[in-house]
Amino acid sequence: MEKKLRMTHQREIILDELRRCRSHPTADELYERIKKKLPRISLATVYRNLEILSEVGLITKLEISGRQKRFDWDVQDHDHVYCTECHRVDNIPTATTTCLPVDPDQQKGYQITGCRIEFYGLCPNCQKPRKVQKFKGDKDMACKSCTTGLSDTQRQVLEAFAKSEEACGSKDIAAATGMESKKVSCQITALKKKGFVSSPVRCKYEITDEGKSQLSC
Amino acid sequence: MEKKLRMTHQREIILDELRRCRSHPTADELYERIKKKLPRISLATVYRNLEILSEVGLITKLEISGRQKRFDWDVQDHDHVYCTECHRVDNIPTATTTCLPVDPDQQKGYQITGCRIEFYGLCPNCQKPRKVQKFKGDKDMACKSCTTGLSDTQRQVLEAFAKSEEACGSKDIAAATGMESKKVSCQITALKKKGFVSSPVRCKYEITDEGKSQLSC
DNA sequence: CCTTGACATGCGAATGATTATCAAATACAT
DNA sequence: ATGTATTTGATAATCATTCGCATGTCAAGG
Repeated sequence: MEKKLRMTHQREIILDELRRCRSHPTADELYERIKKKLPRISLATVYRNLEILSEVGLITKLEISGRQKRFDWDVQDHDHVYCTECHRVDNIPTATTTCLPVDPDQQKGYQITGCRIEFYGLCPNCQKPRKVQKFKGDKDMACKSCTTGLSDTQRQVLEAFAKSEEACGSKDIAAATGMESKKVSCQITALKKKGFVSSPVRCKYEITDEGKSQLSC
Repeated sequence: MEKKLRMTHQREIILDELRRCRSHPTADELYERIKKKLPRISLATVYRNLEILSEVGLITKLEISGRQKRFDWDVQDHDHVYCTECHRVDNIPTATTTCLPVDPDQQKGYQITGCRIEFYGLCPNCQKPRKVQKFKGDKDMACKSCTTGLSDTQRQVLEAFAKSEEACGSKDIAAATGMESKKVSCQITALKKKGFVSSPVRCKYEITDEGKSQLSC
């Protein structure tokens, strides 16, 4: 008793237009592009079809953190990063592709059908220090991160490294700062990239001179 | 130049009410409960304060997959499962707590500040077969899952196991079905719990007789 | 104890994203 | 070509959330 789908012109264009996007457009971004080819198309049609196409598995619907839905032509399994500032979304290759299975006895009775992993942070554009500006024009919470290029969390992690005599792992830092080890490891990666920590041994890190100089300002 | 917060009566009640919730209420669920104590409170006040409290880290804002925001008194790092049917949210202990750090050179320039892991599936209540009903009262897509208690994906995985001569791992099944290994491992866990597959060796699974009988109906 | 200014509140209206409704148009099997 | 189930476009409706603003409250200083 399957309801059969018809390949209408608009459905075809919608699918086609999404597929030629390298980004992850929202319904209305897509609508704007499609209007150029089909000026009479309705926004509702775009929504409807994106929904249908994702239901039948021709595209993927991304429901990222309470924001506008986005759509992805790529139905392969992959994870995403999004910018907390401008809400741009990108693909991100995860180091460990295998999922973290949950202890079966601990699933609270849920019949789990999937899992979503998403990273967040600042995209290249939004990292550019733009003076006193935080989220949505908040009064004047002067943010240290703007002056040093370090987020508060990163500073915290870096300070923990500074206190340590020898190279240590993310768990040690997590213990020292009271932060979640999940966040810590993300921060370390970022700090490493900026050259503020280095890794003398696999999985052990220490602060660099450059990192120390960051802390002194 | 910090903006100083006042602990007003309503803010106190809101915090208190959330803390005595073992669930993860939405703003308006909380509003309903709070109205009993403060009948004159405004919904906007609830929203405002939940936002502020989460900004200063006294509570956590959960932005789960495109739905209504939920709030959590527990600021410790932990992951969640949500029901795709009724949208209930629960805590879930993840087996591997360490995050999957991303290859630094592959971060696309993002300065990553965190990561969110969420599982989804059917909660105990929504697993009860309730005749022909899928999401949002969809016409009549008769769903096999209702008759057997297996989702289509689970059936697919189980069928792959049935075809295999010997015990195999989730990657083998992923390859055989073309599914994402992430999903496969979740399904296996569920199937194992139901007794349709068993694990003769760690990380290897095989179909049980009970599983075989499921496939024949 | 009265005034001031910074926060906060309550109300209703506004917004933004998404869905629902429904008559008219269209695709597709026959 | 024809019948009919599916789709469309236009518009209204919904839902969660936020905004504007007049009013209220608090803490500190005179």
